[in-house]
Amino acid sequence: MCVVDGRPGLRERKKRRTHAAISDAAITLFLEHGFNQVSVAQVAEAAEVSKRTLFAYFPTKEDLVVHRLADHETETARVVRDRLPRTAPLVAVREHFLKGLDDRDPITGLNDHPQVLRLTRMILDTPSLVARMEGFKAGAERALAEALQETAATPELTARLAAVQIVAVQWALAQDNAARLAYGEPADARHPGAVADANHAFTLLENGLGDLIPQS
Amino acid sequence: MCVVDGRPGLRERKKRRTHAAISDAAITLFLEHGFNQVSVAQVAEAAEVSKRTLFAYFPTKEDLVVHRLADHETETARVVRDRLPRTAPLVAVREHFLKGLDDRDPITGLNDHPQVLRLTRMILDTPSLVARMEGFKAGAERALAEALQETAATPELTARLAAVQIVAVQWALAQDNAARLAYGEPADARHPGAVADANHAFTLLENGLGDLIPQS
DNA sequence: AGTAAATGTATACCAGGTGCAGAAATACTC
DNA sequence: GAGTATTTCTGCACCTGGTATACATTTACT
Repeated sequence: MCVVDGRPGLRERKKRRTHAAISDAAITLFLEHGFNQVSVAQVAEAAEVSKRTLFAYFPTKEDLVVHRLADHETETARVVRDRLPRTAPLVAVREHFLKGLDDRDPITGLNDHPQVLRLTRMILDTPSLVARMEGFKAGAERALAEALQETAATPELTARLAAVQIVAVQWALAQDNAARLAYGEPADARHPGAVADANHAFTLLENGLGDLIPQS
Repeated sequence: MCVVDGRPGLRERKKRRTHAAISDAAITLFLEHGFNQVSVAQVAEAAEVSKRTLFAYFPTKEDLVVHRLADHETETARVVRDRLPRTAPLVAVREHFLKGLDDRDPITGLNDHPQVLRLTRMILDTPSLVARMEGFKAGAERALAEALQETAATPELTARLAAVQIVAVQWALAQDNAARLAYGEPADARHPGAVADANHAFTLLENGLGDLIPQS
């Protein structure tokens, strides 16, 4: 057939539609009945696709859920790479996280749209999905370590140490917010506290734990 | 039968023996052929036990390997709880880690006994086992956060933030050591570097990442 | 010795995931 | 516009981790 610019291509478009159809069917069923209560066969049937085809698009059942978060794996690393000149990496990361809070970015745990809320709860209640999230965390650590090493002239070990600390802290903040929202607190009510906590956390990251001096 | 002090009990002893027999058979087979190349049925057969019994002792295949590391999950938390009076938690943890290096404690990644080395390599090469290790990490974070909150009069969020940073750093140090030893470096040769790296890491933890100021 | 409770076994079963051979759809060529 | 090569999809059989059930065996207690 005559095609002016063959960018999309029928095959490619169909692939994307199938991908979306499977993912949507999966999310719908999982949210309705729970991740472990729905089999991949049921998802395949709902998406009008064979089981074999489903696994051609998503290598594991968990990927049906977590593939949407794959982009975030390298997000912090990108923030460090794309930061303004003469800006400390940690400052760039802090500002990006605060902006995420303002935008109610789901990755900060501060989005209380019912769909997001239910999805978050489902993930947190499903061990195999939590494990996958931990995997993303590890990926984010690696990516950030590389970015720090390349753009901030940081020795390898120092870059790795800084990366694991930064990622761990962001994760902890997000989990705390998500837990509070899952408990029923509205995002707007939580926002000031989330900002204060984030600032506290990043200041701790900057100044270290040395101030925590005990008596006993 | 006449038993003076029924502490062990025949049943208990037999249980322990079976537990050990299964675990040993599993490790032996896994080290020889690889984790994914050996089925639980083969392990059960080698241990002269039914598959059902195996799963009565170990809830998942991965537990056959990682159950030995379960104790370490709360190790850092214990160190903080049992620290000497008027000692900062971080100082206690640092000294404990350095002692672990001196003792070639496998958890520091600085043990190069062939068995340990092969086991480490196998775990790192098996995604499902790595995922379980990440799970232990999360458990260690929770336990340490509790210990910090209870014994160091630290607010909840601060305790959690400090815990995730400390655990993440220890983990990174151990992984770095393990990687170098897996690459062929002897533990004794690595020891001075490991000590220096650990001190650098804990100092970073104490003083924060604020010194890492970029120019660009 | 005899009985209750715990433990082990055999069998069948479910679900996630893969290999394979062939059918169907798409892209390319004349 | 027909014909062919290449992907892609499908159905099927199969393997493995893990569980349910029902029954046999062993240990502990009196």
